[in-house]
Amino acid sequence: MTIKDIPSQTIDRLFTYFRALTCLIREGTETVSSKRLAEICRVSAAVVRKDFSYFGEFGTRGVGYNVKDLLDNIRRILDFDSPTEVALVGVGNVGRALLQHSQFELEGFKIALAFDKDPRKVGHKIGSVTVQDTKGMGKKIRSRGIDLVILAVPDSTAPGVAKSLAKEGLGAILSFSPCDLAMPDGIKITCVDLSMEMARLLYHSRLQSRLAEMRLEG
Amino acid sequence: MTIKDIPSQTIDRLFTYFRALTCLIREGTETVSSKRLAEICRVSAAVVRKDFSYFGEFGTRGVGYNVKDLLDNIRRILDFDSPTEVALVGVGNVGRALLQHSQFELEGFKIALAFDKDPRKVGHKIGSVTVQDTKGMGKKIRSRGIDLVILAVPDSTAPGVAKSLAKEGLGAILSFSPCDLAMPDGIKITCVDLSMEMARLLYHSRLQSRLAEMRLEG
DNA sequence: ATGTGTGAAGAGCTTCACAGCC
DNA sequence: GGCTGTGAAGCTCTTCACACAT
Repeated sequence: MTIKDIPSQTIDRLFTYFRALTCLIREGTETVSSKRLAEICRVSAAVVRKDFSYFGEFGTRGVGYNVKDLLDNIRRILDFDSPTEVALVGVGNVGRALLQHSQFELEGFKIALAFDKDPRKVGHKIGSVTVQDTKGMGKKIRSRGIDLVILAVPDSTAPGVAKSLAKEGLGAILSFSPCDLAMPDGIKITCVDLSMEMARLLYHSRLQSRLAEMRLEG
Repeated sequence: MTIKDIPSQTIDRLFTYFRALTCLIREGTETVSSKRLAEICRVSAAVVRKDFSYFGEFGTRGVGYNVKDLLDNIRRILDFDSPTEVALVGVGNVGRALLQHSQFELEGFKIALAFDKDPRKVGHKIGSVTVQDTKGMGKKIRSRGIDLVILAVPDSTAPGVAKSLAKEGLGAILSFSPCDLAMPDGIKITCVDLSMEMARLLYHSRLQSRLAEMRLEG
């Protein structure tokens, strides 16, 4: 049994469980069943149990899972211990909101560097970070040991910035620009696109209503 | 061949293609191959062709797809024509950034109503919308014919608000609070959780590096 | 020569259903 | 009684590989 035998969707769900468990801890819940955890994460109970079974026996039959122990196990599996520093490129509306979003630190992330090419923004302090010019950005990011950049620049400049960061050997980009970010191997990228998520949601919601109506009628 | 025979992942990807095609249009590209579109969307070329094949023959052998025609076809399949109004609940850092994010309108969405329970925020105009009190919120949302709410309230209050919106018969919620949003049937919900996305990205990026090293060594 | 369209094969994931344990 | 852990079955999705069109 190696990492290759574990469904990649199982890995992705571990992060969802992780998040749900931190919420349960905050609520003071000590024990959780696969059924309850499944409800919160919107998957089936069988999926929850199967997912954990790839890594060991974390529960107690007849009882459920101890929230704290389960969280520790997932943290270990995902190697998600230490606070992680990230960099932000682009200090517009989105970038500014992220800098002021203090919750990141609770969740193990800190925006340690912020860059913008607009001279009027350079030098300003937002949250606890001072905006720097994009010149020499790659070097500064690397020398601080940062692996992940949040890209919040206008759509038109995103591909260029992403490609130059990729050349610098950066590991990962979380982008708010969904366009044309074909990337070389060796760099992972995820696009956050709220409009697209809303469009998907509405499609599925409307489909569900339509199916429900059909069931009532015929 | 009914809607039920089409992989749900195909449907989800149509939205990704849609977005990529709008970017290609803006760049002035007239023709695109499955290979190129696949690169942009980070899937395989076979997946792209297979996805379209469920709905018809949109391309020209030896040439590729006409960007505009393909976009029109996808728009029709997804029934994604008219501008859509949505409501925002919670005008904190995130909510304010969304209200100022003018790009939504380019992408077919408009935040038509905004609510907050903080009296100091009620009455203020942000972007083109005036913040209202949350009292009577459900009624106002329904009477405007809105199906989707963006939920940007503190984690602790999110479950309560979500449940009350569900009772009002709302169709869908896009939430920035990932916690304990077990929902009744009939309402669709998607959680946007940037910390979790970053954690996933870093995991996959580091795994990839480790695998690359192993290949070099052995 | 180039790139789409597609049945068939293959891979991967989820559900089932029940044994095992508290 | 209640809930976990898990092989086997079943299903869904992706990849393959090549016919077909320009």
